[in-house]
Order: sequence, then C-alpha cells, then structure tokens
Amino acid sequence: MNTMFIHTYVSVDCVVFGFENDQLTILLVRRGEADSHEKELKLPGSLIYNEEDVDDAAHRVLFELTGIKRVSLKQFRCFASPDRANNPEDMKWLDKAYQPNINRLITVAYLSLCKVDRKLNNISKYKQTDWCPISRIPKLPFDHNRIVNESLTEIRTWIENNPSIVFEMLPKKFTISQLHKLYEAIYNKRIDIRNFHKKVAAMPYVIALDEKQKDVSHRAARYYKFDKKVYKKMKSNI
Amino acid sequence: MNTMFIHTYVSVDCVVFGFENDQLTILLVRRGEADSHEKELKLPGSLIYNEEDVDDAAHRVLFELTGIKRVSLKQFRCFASPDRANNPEDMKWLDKAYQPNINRLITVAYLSLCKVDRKLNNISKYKQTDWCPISRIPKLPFDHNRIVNESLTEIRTWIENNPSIVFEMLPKKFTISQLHKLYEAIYNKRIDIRNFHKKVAAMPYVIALDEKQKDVSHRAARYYKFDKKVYKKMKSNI
DNA sequence: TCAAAAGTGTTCGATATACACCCATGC
DNA sequence: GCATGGGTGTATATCGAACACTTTTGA
Repeated sequence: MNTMFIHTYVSVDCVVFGFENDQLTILLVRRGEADSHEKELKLPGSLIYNEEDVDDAAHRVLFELTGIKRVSLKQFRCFASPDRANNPEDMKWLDKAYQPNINRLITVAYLSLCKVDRKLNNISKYKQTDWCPISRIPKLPFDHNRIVNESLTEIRTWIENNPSIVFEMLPKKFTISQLHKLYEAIYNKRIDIRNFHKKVAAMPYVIALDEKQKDVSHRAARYYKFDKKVYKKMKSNI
Repeated sequence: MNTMFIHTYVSVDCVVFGFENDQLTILLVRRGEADSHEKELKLPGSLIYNEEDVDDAAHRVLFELTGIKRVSLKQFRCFASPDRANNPEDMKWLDKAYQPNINRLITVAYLSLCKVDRKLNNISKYKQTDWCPISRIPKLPFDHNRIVNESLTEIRTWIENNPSIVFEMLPKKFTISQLHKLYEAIYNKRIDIRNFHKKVAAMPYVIALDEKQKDVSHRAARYYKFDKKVYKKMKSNI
C-alpha cells in the first residue's frame, strides 16, 4: 500500500443560520454523547458513510437535526488542512465519537437556513442543540470558527443568486419589519426603510395578506407571505 | 475498524482556462504515463499527499504543468458521488497510475487561468498537454465533464468578485479588442464595443501604453497593460 | 395625549444600454 | 480606393441612495 497519498475520513459540517431577536444565530450542538459531561459546542456534522455522497450526508445531518427532508443546502468549501484535527482534545473526541486512530480528517462545509421556532429533534443523537448569536460564538473545536467566519460571506452571495432563501429563516407569515431586520443582520448595516419597502414591492413573490398583527401597542403591521410558485415562474422567465 | 464510514483517497482536479482564437479553452492532459498508448484526455489533477492541504495540492499540480508558483486558484466544489470512479476504464487507470484497489475517490475541483502562449512543462509527468476549446471538449473520464460545466458558471462569479484575474489569460501587452473578445467569450454574448471602451476607461488599473500594433493591414490598435499595484490600491480603498 | 412602530414619495447621481460613423493602415 | 478592423459620443432608462413626516394603536 502506497502511503504517500492520504487515505482519509471525510466529514460534512453544517452552518445552519437562523434569525432571532434581530440577530443572525447559528445552530450548535453539544459535542459528546447523551451521557457525556462534555460541554463544548460544535457545528453539527458527521463522517460520511460508504456509498454516500457528501451532499446526501449533509442532508442526513440536517434531517436528523430538524426533521426537514428538503432543506436548502449550499456546499461552500472543503477544509483539508493537515493539522485541522490534531488538537489533543479534538483527537480524543474523534476517538470516542467514532473510532480510534483517525489520523486525518477533511471536511466539506455546508450552509443552510432554518426557522428558529422549528421544533428541533433533540431526541436524536444530538442531546442538546443551541441557537447561538453570531456575535457570541464561543471557541469551537477543529477549524469550526474559521468555517463559521467564511460562511458569513457565503450567505450574502447565496442570497444574491437566490433571493428566495431568506424566507427559510422567517415564519410563514412575516412583516416587512422582520424582513427588513433580517436583511440588516445579513448585510450588517442599516438599510433605509423607505427604500426597503420599494425593494419588497418589486418582489412579486412577496404577497401581502389581509391579516394584520393583533394586540400590539402601536400601529399593527401587515403580514406578508413568500409565494414559491410566483418566484419560480419569475425565475424561469429570465 | 469501523467500515461504516468511508476512508477514501482525495484528489484535486484543475480546470485551467485559456483564451485562443477568440474562444475559451481548457487545458487537458493525456491520461497515462509517458510510455502508455492511452489517448484519452482528462483534467490535470493528482491525489493529495499526506501532510498536504488540498489548496497546496492544486498549486503543486499547476506548478508541475506551468512552472508558475503563485498562480490564482479558486476552489469551487467537492465532487464525491460514490459512483464517480466506478467506470471500469477509470478504475483500471487508477490501478495503473496510482495503486490497486482504490475503492473510492473524491475530488476537489479548482479553477485557474493561464496564458495559452506560456511554455508548458511537457517534460513533467504529463507527457502531453492540449488546449481544447470549450465548444469541443471530448468525453472525459470520471465526472470531469460535469466539473468543466460547473466551472463555466464559476468563472463569471469569480471575475465579478475579482476583475483582475481576466488579465491572467491575456499577454502582458494586449489590445482593447482582445479584452473585449475575452469578455464576450466568458459571458457568451455580444458586448457593445463603445460601451466596452467606456467600461475599460473606468478601470484605472488598465493602463494605455505608447506602443501600437505593427504590420497590421488596418488601423493599428493601441496596447494596454494591467497594473497590479493600481488595482490593489483601488481595492483597498473600498 | 403620549409612546412606539408602521407606512409612504421625491430627488439625485451613477450606471447600463442602445445606437452609427469616421479613422488609419496595408494591399 | 477598398477592405479591414480601430476608435469615438450622446441620449435614455434603470437602479440605488438620501431624506422626514403622518398614521395607527394600546396604554
């Protein structure tokens, strides 16, 4: 056996964005099994199986987390530095979680979006999951902090290519204000609200509903919904 | 040893674009060693070594091909379908070129740009290399045709993020007409020449030289050059 | 009546698009 | 003098950015 070439395990790691309290948040899971006392958080991920494509593995991880089968996912980079998994803590965890003597591990990073009010599958192998605001991401194992940082620029280019994905972070019925704050969080800058209204009015796939907010101590905001069919028709007409 | 998870070799494959006869071309290499009678063409690539990052492996492959150490490279996707390397011909080639019993192989695809008049390292392990117009790419092994197709959309987003890279496909001195035809090839559409002149005039890093074409049977075109320093300074001022 | 957030138009500058003729050179 | 490609300007449409007040509601 020629040992000159790497023969390695491959994992996927998913950066799942949500939106809560006017902030982008990321879904983190506790590393360690149910009975473990490990406290450290990490990105949800998994080694990939035999006979499994990386895209399928990422879908599997997200299905285990959220119960959603057809989630939007974007592969954005392979991380393969030889020393990305040689921290003693990380190696110990790999030994325990998977098997001993994983000498090298490369990972393929994915981006995904999710509504934070979604009931997560805490019954699954992830004993605990947490939405963590991006301004307060703790030190994560492996190169997960780097992955998170790179995902923040990826999310913008993704939205520019496919504006429909932002609605995956909002409830089915949402107000312009919510959408506005979401855009402000994603681009990390103030966006003029009047220009924003115009921008939304130019999106034929954002449909005004008759319904309004109730029991708010100020003028009630109108609800809107995202219409997938209108979006697809519009996109196919380009 | 848990065999549930893949334990795989990893390769890099490079789609190197050039520009010749008003067409985008891709650099292909003959599969098979010097003494082989194999005729099939493939993308240049290599398994990655122990202790080597994928980015480094891609740089190594391009250095072997072109002799350029600091070439621009963009990782754009990991291809990991379980059946991407199970064509008998491809498996036979893997056995010969690397070692027997490579049961699975995932690859990380890179995009790069090169001047076609560059002297290529035909002395290297690639016995023969060919610039092949993208309109005439033959059937390639593995999923290399798919990789090429996806690279064509990647090159545009790359240029939009970094307009300086197109000059890597042109000679040091070039005419507006060459640049114009290159943009037309990349975007695969006609671009109005007067508007294009304005666009170039708005690029402070494209510098007019005093020199003009000689011995052409029409009005001689002025030469221009790309100024890296001006580009970097401009970019840092954003 | 006050606090708090919703909703609404106009102007300006920059940028992209459409479009046609004269110029320089070699043969 | 003609064929070939080089080089030039103007008018219009579109898009993004700046900017402030009135409306609705519950407390």
